[in-house]
Amino acid sequence: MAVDFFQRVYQVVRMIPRGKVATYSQIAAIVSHPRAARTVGWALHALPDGTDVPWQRVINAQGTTSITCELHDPLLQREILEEEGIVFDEEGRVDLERYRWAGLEWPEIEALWREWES
DNA sequence: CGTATGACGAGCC
DNA sequence: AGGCTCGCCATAC
Repeated sequence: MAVDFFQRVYQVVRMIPRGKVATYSQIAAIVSHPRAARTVGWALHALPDGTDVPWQRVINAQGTTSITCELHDPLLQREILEEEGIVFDEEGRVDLERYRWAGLEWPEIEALWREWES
């Protein structure tokens, strides 16, 4: 691949604006790996603390957070998103109809990336 | 190179 | 609703 899969994921996630969210499968589709949602989750899991990638804006298709590993605080994601203005309902879900990032196609993102590099 | 491992998702009770 | 399986696929080992 011209660009590492994880780097593609990070690049796309960095484009999600404050106040919006995307799903793992949505990110996977944008980087042209429509069935690699799990791997997207792993890519975010692998991020270091203090990263500039807004990992908290990626949630699952149910509209809930799904951090299970013991290394990370399972409540942190929701707290950050609420600070960004995302509202969770009484069942801990966000309204994807309302908050889902419209997204872009990978060619557009790759083009933008080339601009940034030059 | 074979197996295992998930911050997933869809489907089926 | 809640709890299962299965398929998925880039990495880890």
